[in-house]
Amino acid sequence: MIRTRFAPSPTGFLHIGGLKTALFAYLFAKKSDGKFILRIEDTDQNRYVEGGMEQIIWSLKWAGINYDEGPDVGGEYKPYIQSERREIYQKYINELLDKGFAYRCFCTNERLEEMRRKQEENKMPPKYDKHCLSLSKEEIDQKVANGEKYVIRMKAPDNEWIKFNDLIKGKIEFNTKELDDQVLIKSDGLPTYHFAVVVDDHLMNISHVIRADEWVSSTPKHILLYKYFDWKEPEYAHVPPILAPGGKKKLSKREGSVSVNEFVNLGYLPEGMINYLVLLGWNPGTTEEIFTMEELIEKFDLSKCQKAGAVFDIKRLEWVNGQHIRKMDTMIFRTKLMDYIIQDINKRANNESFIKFAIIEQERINKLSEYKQDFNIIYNFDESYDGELILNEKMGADKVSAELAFNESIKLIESIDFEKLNSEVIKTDNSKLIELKKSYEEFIKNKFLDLVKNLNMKNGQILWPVRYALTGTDKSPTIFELVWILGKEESVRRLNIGIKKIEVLG
RNA sequence: GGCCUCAUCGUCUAGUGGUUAGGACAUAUCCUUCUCAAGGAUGGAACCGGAGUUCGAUUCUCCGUGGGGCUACCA
Repeated sequence: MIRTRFAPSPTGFLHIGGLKTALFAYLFAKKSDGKFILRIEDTDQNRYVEGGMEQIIWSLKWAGINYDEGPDVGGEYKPYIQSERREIYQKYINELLDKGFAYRCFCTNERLEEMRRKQEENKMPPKYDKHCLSLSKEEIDQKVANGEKYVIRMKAPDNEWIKFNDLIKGKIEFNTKELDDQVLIKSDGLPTYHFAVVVDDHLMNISHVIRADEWVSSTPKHILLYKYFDWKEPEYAHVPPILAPGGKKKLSKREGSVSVNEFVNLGYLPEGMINYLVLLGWNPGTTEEIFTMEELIEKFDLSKCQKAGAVFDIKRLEWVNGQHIRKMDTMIFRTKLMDYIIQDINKRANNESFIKFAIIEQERINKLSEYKQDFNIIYNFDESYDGELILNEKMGADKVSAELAFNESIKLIESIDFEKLNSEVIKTDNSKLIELKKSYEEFIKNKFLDLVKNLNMKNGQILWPVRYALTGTDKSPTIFELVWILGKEESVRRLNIGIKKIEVLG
């Protein structure tokens, strides 16, 4: 049974680099019908952030990465929060102490700092000098009895090669002489990452440790621990980081958005986010690029993962997200848009009108937050625009053509049976809404084009002034869409405003 | 500094001991057009450098260079 885990520290919002790592571990497990586990690594009391765990859980759920076991869902290997596993680590550190693979160290911070300072002076690598390794049993017992604080360190062998085969990076080897006598248990009695991760991964039966790239260097320590315990080592796969644009620095807060919830606020969809992230380091071996989570589970493969870090490119994210918006079911999109803009919904955006709005936006925007401009045009119309802009030399639209355009358009719009049109929108099945929209767009379009033709004018002479009067701006959906959604009364009202504006122009 | 590791268009990447080095985003141009998007078409754009192996290296080896990681009683 394949079992992978995501083991974040609850130090705040989930970073998209963390999401990427979680995703890779999730996809790998699910591909082989394995289990994916969430474990919270909160052994550092100093970095504890209130609500950090909830943030992580929320973000994973938003992304659609569902874990089979975890702090809030339980599981047969519980608890899944390391601070609740104190006694377990205590038991296993005693085993190491008994076997002689670990020892107590009573060195003070001052001594350690002094030691490192000297090492640096002499251009020596900073490593613990094993000062406390030579303590006799009596000395140790005496110090413990005196209540002296101590940590427990692992004993690193002198000159042994530790080799492992990383599923992404390939063969990696280290010599143990480079290894420090790593602290396993801190003076507060809690384990360090290195100890807790090995004990928990073993106890939780993790078969594949898929984690961030930064852990490569400490993997030999972990492997050593497995050897000391005589446990079976897991397979390892280290996922490359996401880098900030420009320089080859790791993506960080200074470079813009990094936390999952920021992307949620910007209106990216989980489908788009996941799809973009998986492409940052993995490819299917074909030219396909847009995938659902189900497809990813089927196709994902660690052997097709990139070894190097990938630069974050928001433009590409936007494109991927836009692709998902466009292929989404109209009703699902509408619901998502509605949820996103709930604070903006006003009484003008009634049900039938909002259905139309969502259909129009689905083919125009790349992320939910882009709804705003069109929304304001339609529901928060600003009458105070500059009337001069109705006229447009380039379009051939002058005062005469604009006046003609407005008067004729009003007649045209009044001839349309909007009641029938609107009732059909409500009645129509979601899957056919886009078709319906296209047919009405076509219908209204033909009326306007006929008008232009009959007046013997150019499109721009008539259509530019009308679109401008309808929107008060130079960027908007097409006139046909606007008339469709605004309806008779509002369209005519806006055209009349336009008439007043050009009347006063010289 | 030491150790580990990585390196193909601006970006994400495919690929091979001999290819016109492929795709996507971005960019440019064009089409569509009432504007902005969206959509369609086309173009420009890359094998980090130096040795070696070889008939031939982007590909294999070594050495540089550059990037990243680790070097904590943080994870």
